[in-house]
Amino acid sequence: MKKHKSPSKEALFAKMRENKVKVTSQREKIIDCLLSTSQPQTAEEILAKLKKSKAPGKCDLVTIYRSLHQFEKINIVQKSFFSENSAQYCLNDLDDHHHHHHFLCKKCQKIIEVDSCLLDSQLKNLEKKGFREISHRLEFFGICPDCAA
Amino acid sequence: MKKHKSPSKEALFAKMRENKVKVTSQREKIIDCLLSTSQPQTAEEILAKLKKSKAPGKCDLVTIYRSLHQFEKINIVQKSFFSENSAQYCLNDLDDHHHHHHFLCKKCQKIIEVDSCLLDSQLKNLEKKGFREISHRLEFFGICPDCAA
DNA sequence: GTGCGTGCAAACATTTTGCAACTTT
DNA sequence: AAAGTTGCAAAATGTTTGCACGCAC
Repeated sequence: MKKHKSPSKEALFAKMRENKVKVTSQREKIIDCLLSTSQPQTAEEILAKLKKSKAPGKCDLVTIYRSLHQFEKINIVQKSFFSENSAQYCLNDLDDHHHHHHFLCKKCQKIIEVDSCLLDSQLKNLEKKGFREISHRLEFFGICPDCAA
Repeated sequence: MKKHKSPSKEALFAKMRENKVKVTSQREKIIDCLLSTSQPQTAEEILAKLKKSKAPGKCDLVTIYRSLHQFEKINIVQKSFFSENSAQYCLNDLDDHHHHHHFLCKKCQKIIEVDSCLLDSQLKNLEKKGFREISHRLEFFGICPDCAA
């Protein structure tokens, strides 16, 4: 399992400013929320957390969608599609651009990061066959070690 | 690249009856539609094709959703999530239960089947770590050999 | 001050549900 | 006849857009 090192808030802000994405109080709170867990979260979940926080301030669901979309464009968040109905978002490592993959436990619903380096050989294989600019989406489902025990 | 052998209509009907899923004229047409191409299709696309066919009969979009859902439950179709907004469906091989993976070309939008056996080592790895009943979803994006040439 | 960001309301798209009538087995 | 399926209308869900106001740079 890969240990996912959370980027620092300052590094994230720097990347935002670099890309002319403004740092607002709402966006800071969204980022806090993303930093607070390694679990990918839906826009609704983020909203719920913000509302429960000490200083909720004002933040609309729409703002969350728009911010996440911006964050995704500048590559600081990753969108995934575990729950079939709604997209989930989590922070990307800033340094290595390898996005990570997840494992969703059917029992405890926990989401666990998975080291995906074994896919590299498959990607090389596709390259050899003439495919180019390959990206991918990989998600696992099943029962996690804790629940299996 | 794996050659995907289409199951026969009769085999599909048999599996449906086996599972108490009734064979109706609407469902036969939906299956014809799925058989007509190896490309995963959305419910809307299937509806459009049905309406254009020689003997359109009557079939509502709702019926297509419901049928696909049934088909998915008895494992004769596979749901995928290439287009971020809507699910796409395609027939499964009936014999080997290995579902297949796809590659979506960013240029020509063609969807190509990909042999996924290289993932097996990763799955074994997860098994070793205590994960159980693992299933997965894997999709590739990029430029296909034809377009790259 | 400019341009990007925000909240609100409303639109949109996809998928699901309730129900009475109808078909397959 | 029983069980499952259909069409229609309506609802639910997740996400996007338009617009006037507001804030970061």
